[in-house]
Amino acid sequence: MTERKPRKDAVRNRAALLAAADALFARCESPEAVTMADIATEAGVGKASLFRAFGDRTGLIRALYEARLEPIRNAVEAGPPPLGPATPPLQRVFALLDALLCFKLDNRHLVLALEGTGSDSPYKAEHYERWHALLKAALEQIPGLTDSGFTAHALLAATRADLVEHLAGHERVPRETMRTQLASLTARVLGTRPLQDSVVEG
Amino acid sequence: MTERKPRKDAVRNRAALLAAADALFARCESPEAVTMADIATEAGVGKASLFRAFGDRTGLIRALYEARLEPIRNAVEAGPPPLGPATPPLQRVFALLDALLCFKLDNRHLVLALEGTGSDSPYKAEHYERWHALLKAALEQIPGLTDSGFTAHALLAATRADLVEHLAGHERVPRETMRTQLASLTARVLGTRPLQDSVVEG
DNA sequence: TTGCAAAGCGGACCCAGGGTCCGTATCGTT
DNA sequence: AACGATACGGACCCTGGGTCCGCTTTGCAA
Repeated sequence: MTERKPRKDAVRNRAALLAAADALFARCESPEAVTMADIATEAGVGKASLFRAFGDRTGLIRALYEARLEPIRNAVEAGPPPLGPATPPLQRVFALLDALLCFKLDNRHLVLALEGTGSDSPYKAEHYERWHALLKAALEQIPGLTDSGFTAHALLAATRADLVEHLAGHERVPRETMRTQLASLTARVLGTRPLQDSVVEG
Repeated sequence: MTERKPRKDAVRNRAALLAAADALFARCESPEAVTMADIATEAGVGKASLFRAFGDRTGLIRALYEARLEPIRNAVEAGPPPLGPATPPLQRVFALLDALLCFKLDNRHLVLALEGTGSDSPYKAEHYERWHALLKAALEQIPGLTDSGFTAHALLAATRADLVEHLAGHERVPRETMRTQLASLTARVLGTRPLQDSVVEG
Protein backbone atom coordinates (compact mmCIF):
# COMPACT_ATOMS: atom_id res chain seq x y z
CA MET A 1 0.00 0.00 0.00
CA THR A 2 2.87 2.35 -0.45
CA GLU A 3 1.21 2.93 -3.83
CA ARG A 4 0.55 6.61 -4.25
CA LYS A 5 -0.67 7.42 -7.69
CA PRO A 6 1.57 9.89 -9.51
CA ARG A 7 0.49 13.28 -10.73
CA LYS A 8 -0.56 13.83 -14.32
CA ASP A 9 2.32 16.10 -15.25
CA ALA A 10 4.68 13.51 -13.85
CA VAL A 11 3.42 10.77 -16.11
CA ARG A 12 3.36 13.09 -19.09
CA ASN A 13 6.93 14.09 -18.45
CA ARG A 14 7.97 10.52 -18.00
CA ALA A 15 6.48 9.62 -21.34
CA ALA A 16 8.06 12.63 -23.03
CA LEU A 17 11.43 11.69 -21.60
CA LEU A 18 11.16 8.13 -22.80
CA ALA A 19 10.22 9.31 -26.25
CA ALA A 20 13.01 11.86 -26.35
CA ALA A 21 15.60 9.37 -25.21
CA ASP A 22 14.38 6.84 -27.70
CA ALA A 23 14.64 9.34 -30.52
CA LEU A 24 18.06 10.57 -29.52
CA PHE A 25 19.55 7.13 -29.10
CA ALA A 26 18.15 6.10 -32.46
CA ARG A 27 19.42 9.26 -34.15
CA CYS A 28 22.96 9.36 -32.81
CA GLU A 29 25.60 6.87 -33.80
CA SER A 30 27.23 6.34 -30.45
CA PRO A 31 25.14 5.99 -27.30
CA GLU A 32 27.52 8.02 -25.22
CA ALA A 33 27.19 10.92 -27.60
CA VAL A 34 23.79 11.58 -26.08
CA THR A 35 23.96 13.17 -22.68
CA MET A 36 21.39 13.35 -19.96
CA ALA A 37 21.08 17.07 -20.48
CA ASP A 38 20.40 16.50 -24.16
CA ILE A 39 17.57 14.15 -23.35
CA ALA A 40 16.02 16.52 -20.85
CA THR A 41 16.25 19.38 -23.32
CA GLU A 42 14.80 17.30 -26.17
CA ALA A 43 11.89 16.43 -23.91
CA GLY A 44 11.44 20.07 -22.92
CA VAL A 45 11.99 19.25 -19.29
CA GLY A 46 14.48 20.01 -16.55
CA LYS A 47 17.34 17.67 -15.82
CA ALA A 48 16.08 17.04 -12.32
CA SER A 49 12.83 15.65 -13.66
CA LEU A 50 14.79 13.19 -15.70
CA PHE A 51 16.72 11.94 -12.72
CA ARG A 52 13.65 12.00 -10.51
CA ALA A 53 11.82 9.79 -12.97
CA PHE A 54 14.52 7.23 -13.64
CA GLY A 55 17.08 7.47 -10.88
CA ASP A 56 20.12 7.54 -13.08
CA ARG A 57 21.32 6.94 -16.60
CA THR A 58 21.22 3.20 -16.28
CA GLY A 59 17.68 3.36 -14.95
CA LEU A 60 16.55 5.32 -17.96
CA ILE A 61 18.16 2.98 -20.44
CA ARG A 62 16.78 -0.03 -18.64
CA ALA A 63 13.30 1.45 -18.75
CA LEU A 64 13.59 2.03 -22.48
CA TYR A 65 14.93 -1.44 -22.99
CA GLU A 66 12.23 -3.14 -21.01
CA ALA A 67 9.58 -1.23 -22.90
CA ARG A 68 10.95 -2.32 -26.23
CA LEU A 69 11.37 -5.85 -25.06
CA GLU A 70 7.89 -6.23 -23.68
CA PRO A 71 6.25 -7.72 -26.78
CA ILE A 72 8.88 -10.39 -27.02
CA ARG A 73 8.71 -11.01 -23.33
CA ASN A 74 4.98 -11.58 -23.59
CA ALA A 75 5.36 -13.83 -26.58
CA VAL A 76 7.89 -15.86 -24.68
CA GLU A 77 6.00 -16.09 -21.42
CA ALA A 78 2.50 -16.69 -22.65
CA GLY A 79 2.40 -16.69 -26.43
CA PRO A 80 1.95 -19.49 -28.94
CA PRO A 81 4.82 -21.54 -30.33
CA PRO A 82 7.51 -21.22 -31.47
CA LEU A 83 8.32 -18.73 -28.71
CA GLY A 84 5.75 -19.61 -26.09
CA PRO A 85 6.13 -22.14 -23.33
CA ALA A 86 4.27 -24.87 -25.19
CA THR A 87 7.06 -25.22 -27.75
CA PRO A 88 9.18 -28.36 -27.71
CA PRO A 89 12.54 -27.50 -26.14
CA LEU A 90 14.76 -28.00 -29.12
CA GLN A 91 12.72 -25.84 -31.40
CA ARG A 92 12.34 -23.26 -28.70
CA VAL A 93 16.06 -22.82 -28.28
CA PHE A 94 16.31 -21.83 -31.92
CA ALA A 95 13.34 -19.54 -31.66
CA LEU A 96 14.60 -17.80 -28.55
CA LEU A 97 18.03 -17.13 -29.97
CA ASP A 98 16.63 -15.97 -33.27
CA ALA A 99 14.19 -13.64 -31.56
CA LEU A 100 16.95 -12.23 -29.42
CA LEU A 101 19.22 -11.69 -32.39
CA CYS A 102 16.49 -9.96 -34.36
CA PHE A 103 15.69 -7.79 -31.40
CA LYS A 104 19.27 -6.70 -31.11
CA LEU A 105 19.49 -6.03 -34.81
CA ASP A 106 16.37 -3.92 -34.64
CA ASN A 107 17.50 -1.98 -31.59
CA ARG A 108 21.21 -1.73 -32.13
CA HIS A 109 21.81 1.63 -30.55
CA LEU A 110 19.64 1.07 -27.55
CA VAL A 111 21.02 -2.33 -26.76
CA LEU A 112 24.50 -1.04 -27.23
CA ALA A 113 23.74 1.71 -24.77
CA LEU A 114 22.52 -0.78 -22.24
CA GLU A 115 25.30 -3.33 -22.49
CA GLY A 116 27.99 -0.71 -22.73
CA THR A 117 26.68 1.27 -19.81
CA GLY A 118 30.16 1.38 -18.43
CA SER A 119 30.68 -0.40 -15.17
CA ASP A 120 27.73 -2.67 -14.53
CA SER A 121 28.41 -5.84 -16.46
CA PRO A 122 25.42 -7.05 -18.45
CA TYR A 123 25.45 -10.20 -16.38
CA LYS A 124 24.12 -8.41 -13.36
CA ALA A 125 20.99 -7.15 -15.06
CA GLU A 126 17.95 -9.22 -14.31
CA HIS A 127 16.81 -9.34 -17.88
CA TYR A 128 19.96 -11.28 -18.66
CA GLU A 129 19.14 -13.61 -15.81
CA ARG A 130 15.74 -14.17 -17.37
CA TRP A 131 17.08 -15.05 -20.78
CA HIS A 132 19.70 -17.27 -19.29
CA ALA A 133 17.30 -19.11 -17.04
CA LEU A 134 14.90 -19.60 -19.90
CA LEU A 135 17.51 -20.89 -22.27
CA LYS A 136 19.08 -23.07 -19.65
CA ALA A 137 15.75 -24.65 -18.81
CA ALA A 138 15.11 -25.43 -22.45
CA LEU A 139 18.58 -26.86 -22.89
CA GLU A 140 18.16 -29.09 -19.88
CA GLN A 141 15.29 -30.82 -21.56
CA ILE A 142 17.36 -31.75 -24.54
CA PRO A 143 18.68 -35.27 -24.12
CA GLY A 144 22.42 -35.80 -24.21
CA LEU A 145 23.31 -32.22 -23.55
CA THR A 146 25.51 -31.32 -20.59
CA ASP A 147 26.68 -28.01 -19.16
CA SER A 148 23.35 -26.34 -19.83
CA GLY A 149 24.33 -23.32 -17.79
CA PHE A 150 27.57 -22.66 -19.57
CA THR A 151 26.11 -23.50 -22.94
CA ALA A 152 23.36 -20.99 -22.39
CA HIS A 153 25.91 -18.33 -21.52
CA ALA A 154 27.94 -19.14 -24.59
CA LEU A 155 24.99 -19.04 -26.95
CA LEU A 156 23.84 -15.76 -25.48
CA ALA A 157 27.35 -14.41 -25.84
CA ALA A 158 27.08 -15.01 -29.56
CA THR A 159 24.33 -12.40 -29.66
CA ARG A 160 26.13 -9.73 -27.64
CA ALA A 161 25.26 -6.26 -28.71
CA ASP A 162 28.72 -5.13 -29.65
CA LEU A 163 29.38 -8.28 -31.65
CA VAL A 164 26.12 -7.87 -33.50
CA GLU A 165 26.95 -4.24 -34.06
CA HIS A 166 30.39 -5.14 -35.33
CA LEU A 167 29.05 -7.72 -37.74
CA ALA A 168 26.06 -5.78 -38.96
CA GLY A 169 27.65 -2.36 -38.96
CA HIS A 170 31.32 -2.79 -39.61
CA GLU A 171 31.50 -6.04 -41.54
CA ARG A 172 28.17 -5.37 -43.25
CA VAL A 173 26.92 -8.89 -42.77
CA PRO A 174 23.30 -9.02 -43.91
CA ARG A 175 20.60 -9.78 -41.43
CA GLU A 176 19.54 -13.08 -42.93
CA THR A 177 23.10 -14.28 -43.08
CA MET A 178 23.56 -13.63 -39.41
CA ARG A 179 20.34 -15.43 -38.55
CA THR A 180 21.38 -18.40 -40.59
CA GLN A 181 24.83 -18.51 -39.09
CA LEU A 182 23.51 -18.28 -35.57
CA ALA A 183 21.03 -21.05 -36.25
CA SER A 184 23.77 -23.17 -37.74
CA LEU A 185 26.03 -22.57 -34.78
CA THR A 186 23.21 -23.47 -32.44
CA ALA A 187 22.56 -26.64 -34.35
CA ARG A 188 26.18 -27.67 -34.05
CA VAL A 189 26.17 -26.93 -30.35
CA LEU A 190 23.04 -28.97 -29.89
CA GLY A 191 24.22 -31.72 -32.16
CA THR A 192 21.26 -31.36 -34.55
CA ARG A 193 20.60 -30.07 -38.02
CA PRO A 194 19.22 -26.52 -38.12
CA LEU A 195 15.47 -26.27 -38.17
CA GLN A 196 13.74 -24.04 -40.64
CA ASP A 197 13.15 -20.43 -39.75
CA SER A 198 11.13 -20.11 -36.72
CA VAL A 199 10.09 -16.61 -35.86
CA VAL A 200 8.33 -13.61 -37.30
CA GLU A 201 10.03 -10.69 -38.93
CA GLY A 202 11.13 -7.76 -36.81
CA MET B 1 64.57 7.28 -39.13
CA THR B 2 62.15 9.30 -37.12
CA GLU B 3 63.55 7.19 -34.27
CA ARG B 4 64.89 9.44 -31.57
CA LYS B 5 65.95 7.52 -28.56
CA PRO B 6 64.12 8.59 -25.41
CA ARG B 7 65.79 9.98 -22.36
CA LYS B 8 66.65 7.82 -19.39
CA ASP B 9 64.25 9.45 -16.97
CA ALA B 10 61.50 8.97 -19.52
CA VAL B 11 62.00 5.24 -19.73
CA ARG B 12 62.30 4.94 -15.98
CA ASN B 13 59.04 6.82 -15.53
CA ARG B 14 57.35 4.74 -18.15
CA ALA B 15 58.35 1.57 -16.36
CA ALA B 16 57.29 2.95 -13.00
CA LEU B 17 53.93 3.89 -14.44
CA LEU B 18 53.36 0.47 -15.91
CA ALA B 19 54.25 -1.16 -12.62
CA ALA B 20 52.03 1.19 -10.65
CA ALA B 21 49.10 0.68 -12.97
CA ASP B 22 49.57 -3.05 -12.88
CA ALA B 23 49.61 -3.07 -9.11
CA LEU B 24 46.60 -0.82 -8.78
CA PHE B 25 44.47 -2.73 -11.25
CA ALA B 26 45.36 -5.96 -9.54
CA ARG B 27 44.62 -4.55 -6.10
CA CYS B 28 41.28 -2.88 -6.76
CA GLU B 29 38.12 -4.79 -7.48
CA SER B 30 36.68 -2.61 -10.20
CA PRO B 31 38.92 -1.20 -12.91
CA GLU B 32 37.16 2.13 -12.93
CA ALA B 33 37.89 2.54 -9.27
CA VAL B 34 41.45 3.32 -10.22
CA THR B 35 41.88 6.76 -11.68
CA MET B 36 44.66 8.17 -13.80
CA ALA B 37 45.67 10.46 -10.98
CA ASP B 38 45.94 7.48 -8.65
CA ILE B 39 48.29 5.75 -11.02
CA ALA B 40 50.48 8.80 -11.43
CA THR B 41 50.62 9.28 -7.68
CA GLU B 42 51.40 5.62 -7.06
CA ALA B 43 54.25 5.89 -9.52
CA GLY B 44 55.49 9.09 -7.88
CA VAL B 45 55.09 11.01 -11.09
CA GLY B 46 53.02 13.87 -12.45
CA LYS B 47 49.81 13.24 -14.32
CA ALA B 48 51.19 14.83 -17.45
CA SER B 49 53.98 12.29 -17.62
CA LEU B 50 51.41 9.56 -17.57
CA PHE B 51 49.51 11.01 -20.47
CA ARG B 52 52.67 11.89 -22.32
CA ALA B 53 53.83 8.30 -22.08
CA PHE B 54 50.63 6.55 -23.07
CA GLY B 55 48.41 9.08 -24.78
CA ASP B 56 45.26 8.30 -22.87
CA ARG B 57 43.69 5.78 -20.55
CA THR B 58 43.04 3.27 -23.27
CA GLY B 59 46.63 3.53 -24.43
CA LEU B 60 47.91 2.72 -20.98
CA ILE B 61 45.64 -0.25 -20.56
CA ARG B 62 46.52 -1.53 -23.99
CA ALA B 63 50.22 -1.25 -23.22
CA LEU B 64 49.76 -3.25 -20.03
CA TYR B 65 47.69 -5.80 -21.85
CA GLU B 66 50.16 -6.26 -24.67
CA ALA B 67 52.97 -6.70 -22.19
CA ARG B 68 51.14 -9.41 -20.33
CA LEU B 69 50.07 -11.09 -23.51
CA GLU B 70 53.50 -11.17 -25.07
CA PRO B 71 54.56 -14.63 -23.89
CA ILE B 72 51.41 -16.17 -25.25
CA ARG B 73 51.75 -14.21 -28.43
CA ASN B 74 55.23 -15.56 -28.93
CA ALA B 75 54.16 -19.07 -28.15
CA VAL B 76 51.42 -18.77 -30.71
CA GLU B 77 53.46 -17.18 -33.44
CA ALA B 78 56.65 -19.15 -33.19
CA GLY B 79 56.45 -21.64 -30.37
CA PRO B 80 56.12 -25.42 -30.36
CA PRO B 81 52.79 -27.25 -30.47
CA PRO B 82 50.14 -27.20 -29.19
CA LEU B 83 50.08 -23.42 -29.54
CA GLY B 84 52.59 -22.83 -32.29
CA PRO B 85 51.92 -22.77 -36.00
CA ALA B 86 53.02 -26.35 -36.55
CA THR B 87 50.02 -27.72 -34.65
CA PRO B 88 47.31 -29.54 -36.58
CA PRO B 89 44.34 -27.18 -36.91
CA LEU B 90 41.84 -29.06 -34.84
CA GLN B 91 44.10 -29.43 -31.88
CA ARG B 92 45.21 -25.86 -32.23
CA VAL B 93 41.71 -24.50 -31.95
CA PHE B 94 41.38 -26.14 -28.57
CA ALA B 95 44.77 -24.93 -27.49
CA LEU B 96 44.15 -21.34 -28.55
CA LEU B 97 40.86 -21.10 -26.78
CA ASP B 98 42.19 -22.74 -23.67
CA ALA B 99 45.18 -20.42 -23.59
CA LEU B 100 42.95 -17.42 -24.04
CA LEU B 101 40.63 -18.53 -21.29
CA CYS B 102 43.50 -19.15 -18.90
CA PHE B 103 44.96 -15.78 -19.73
CA LYS B 104 41.71 -14.08 -18.96
CA LEU B 105 41.34 -15.99 -15.73
CA ASP B 106 44.84 -15.00 -14.70
CA ASN B 107 44.38 -11.35 -15.60
CA ARG B 108 40.78 -10.76 -14.75
CA HIS B 109 41.03 -7.19 -13.64
CA LEU B 110 43.26 -6.05 -16.44
CA VAL B 111 41.28 -7.70 -19.17
CA LEU B 112 38.11 -6.36 -17.68
CA ALA B 113 39.62 -2.91 -17.75
CA LEU B 114 40.49 -3.27 -21.39
CA GLU B 115 37.24 -4.69 -22.68
CA GLY B 116 35.15 -2.41 -20.55
CA THR B 117 37.06 0.67 -21.54
CA GLY B 118 33.80 2.39 -22.22
CA SER B 119 33.15 3.37 -25.79
CA ASP B 120 35.61 1.53 -27.98
CA SER B 121 34.14 -1.89 -28.58
CA PRO B 122 36.65 -4.70 -28.13
CA TYR B 123 36.13 -5.60 -31.75
CA LYS B 124 38.03 -2.59 -32.95
CA ALA B 125 41.21 -3.44 -31.08
CA GLU B 126 43.82 -5.05 -33.27
CA HIS B 127 44.61 -7.76 -30.77
CA TYR B 128 41.08 -9.00 -31.21
CA GLU B 129 41.62 -8.97 -34.94
CA ARG B 130 44.69 -11.11 -34.42
CA TRP B 131 42.93 -13.72 -32.34
CA HIS B 132 40.04 -13.79 -34.71
CA ALA B 133 42.17 -14.13 -37.81
CA LEU B 134 44.19 -16.89 -36.20
CA LEU B 135 41.20 -18.84 -35.05
CA LYS B 136 39.40 -18.35 -38.32
CA ALA B 137 42.39 -19.63 -40.26
CA ALA B 138 42.56 -22.73 -38.11
CA LEU B 139 38.85 -23.32 -38.44
CA GLU B 140 39.02 -23.03 -42.20
CA GLN B 141 41.32 -25.98 -42.32
CA ILE B 142 38.87 -28.20 -40.53
CA PRO B 143 36.89 -30.18 -43.07
CA GLY B 144 33.13 -29.86 -43.07
CA LEU B 145 33.07 -26.65 -41.11
CA THR B 146 31.34 -23.60 -42.56
CA ASP B 147 31.01 -20.00 -41.35
CA SER B 148 34.54 -19.95 -40.00
CA GLY B 149 34.39 -16.23 -39.45
CA PHE B 150 31.23 -16.24 -37.43
CA THR B 151 32.20 -19.39 -35.59
CA ALA B 152 35.45 -17.77 -34.56
CA HIS B 153 33.58 -14.76 -33.25
CA ALA B 154 31.19 -16.95 -31.34
CA LEU B 155 33.90 -19.04 -29.74
CA LEU B 156 35.82 -15.94 -28.76
CA ALA B 157 32.65 -14.48 -27.33
CA ALA B 158 32.50 -17.43 -24.96
CA THR B 159 35.71 -16.17 -23.39
CA ARG B 160 34.66 -12.54 -23.00
CA ALA B 161 36.16 -10.92 -19.97
CA ASP B 162 32.95 -10.01 -18.24
CA LEU B 163 31.49 -13.45 -18.79
CA VAL B 164 34.61 -15.06 -17.38
CA GLU B 165 34.50 -12.65 -14.51
CA HIS B 166 30.86 -13.42 -13.88
CA LEU B 167 31.44 -17.15 -13.89
CA ALA B 168 34.66 -17.18 -11.94
CA GLY B 169 33.83 -14.37 -9.55
CA HIS B 170 30.10 -14.35 -9.05
CA GLU B 171 29.11 -17.93 -9.75
CA ARG B 172 32.35 -19.26 -8.29
CA VAL B 173 32.87 -21.77 -11.06
CA PRO B 174 36.28 -23.37 -10.58
CA ARG B 175 38.94 -22.84 -13.16
CA GLU B 176 39.18 -26.43 -14.30
CA THR B 177 35.44 -26.65 -14.71
CA MET B 178 35.43 -23.67 -16.98
CA ARG B 179 38.25 -25.05 -19.06
CA THR B 180 36.46 -28.35 -19.43
CA GLN B 181 33.20 -26.70 -20.34
CA LEU B 182 34.81 -24.49 -22.92
CA ALA B 183 36.59 -27.46 -24.45
CA SER B 184 33.37 -29.41 -24.50
CA LEU B 185 31.53 -26.56 -26.14
CA THR B 186 34.27 -26.23 -28.71
CA ALA B 187 34.10 -29.91 -29.42
CA ARG B 188 30.38 -29.71 -30.03
CA VAL B 189 30.84 -26.74 -32.31
CA LEU B 190 33.50 -28.55 -34.27
CA GLY B 191 31.61 -31.80 -34.29
CA THR B 192 34.37 -33.72 -32.49
CA ARG B 193 35.02 -35.21 -29.12
CA PRO B 194 37.10 -33.01 -26.81
CA LEU B 195 40.82 -33.62 -26.89
CA GLN B 196 42.79 -34.01 -23.71
CA ASP B 197 44.16 -30.94 -22.01
CA SER B 198 46.49 -29.10 -24.23
CA VAL B 199 48.27 -26.21 -22.63
CA VAL B 200 50.51 -25.33 -19.75
CA GLU B 201 49.33 -24.01 -16.46
CA GLY B 202 49.00 -20.25 -15.98
C1' DT C 1 83.93 21.70 -16.80
C1' DT C 2 80.74 24.65 -18.55
C1' DG C 3 77.05 25.92 -21.98
C1' DC C 4 72.91 25.28 -24.05
C1' DA C 5 69.03 23.43 -26.69
C1' DA C 6 65.92 19.97 -26.56
C1' DA C 7 63.40 16.73 -24.11
C1' DG C 8 60.93 15.90 -20.12
C1' DC C 9 58.66 17.20 -15.77
C1' DG C 10 54.57 18.24 -12.71
C1' DG C 11 50.90 20.36 -10.68
C1' DA C 12 47.62 23.93 -11.57
C1' DC C 13 44.11 24.27 -14.65
C1' DC C 14 40.13 23.31 -17.95
C1' DC C 15 35.89 21.12 -19.17
C1' DA C 16 32.26 17.82 -19.91
C1' DG C 17 28.89 15.28 -17.96
C1' DG C 18 26.43 12.78 -14.22
C1' DG C 19 23.89 13.84 -10.30
C1' DT C 20 21.77 17.14 -6.47
C1' DC C 21 19.44 21.39 -4.07
C1' DC C 22 16.01 24.40 -3.19
C1' DG C 23 12.92 28.18 -4.13
C1' DT C 24 8.84 28.24 -7.09
C1' DA C 25 4.84 26.55 -9.78
C1' DT C 26 1.28 23.04 -10.21
C1' DC C 27 -1.95 19.60 -8.80
C1' DG C 28 -6.00 17.90 -6.73
C1' DT C 29 -8.54 17.64 -2.75
C1' DT C 30 -11.70 19.61 0.93
C1' DA D 1 -10.60 29.40 -2.46
C1' DA D 2 -7.20 27.68 -0.19
C1' DC D 3 -3.72 24.70 1.33
C1' DG D 4 -0.62 20.62 1.76
C1' DA D 5 1.67 17.56 -1.06
C1' DT D 6 3.99 16.74 -5.24
C1' DA D 7 6.68 17.96 -9.03
C1' DC D 8 9.36 21.39 -11.62
C1' DG D 9 13.79 23.33 -13.43
C1' DG D 10 17.93 25.50 -13.79
C1' DA D 11 21.81 26.82 -11.02
C1' DC D 12 25.11 24.33 -8.76
C1' DC D 13 28.56 20.67 -7.24
C1' DC D 14 32.09 17.20 -8.08
C1' DT D 15 34.70 13.73 -10.14
C1' DG D 16 37.82 12.41 -13.45
C1' DG D 17 40.03 12.57 -18.09
C1' DG D 18 43.02 15.43 -20.45
C1' DT D 19 46.03 19.92 -21.37
C1' DC D 20 49.25 24.11 -20.49
C1' DC D 21 53.27 26.24 -19.36
C1' DG D 22 57.10 27.76 -16.57
C1' DC D 23 60.81 25.11 -14.62
C1' DT D 24 64.32 21.12 -14.38
C1' DT D 25 67.04 17.51 -16.24
C1' DT D 26 69.59 15.38 -19.76
C1' DG D 27 73.10 14.74 -22.91
C1' DC D 28 75.90 16.40 -26.44
C1' DA D 29 79.81 19.52 -27.47
C1' DA D 30 83.14 22.79 -26.96
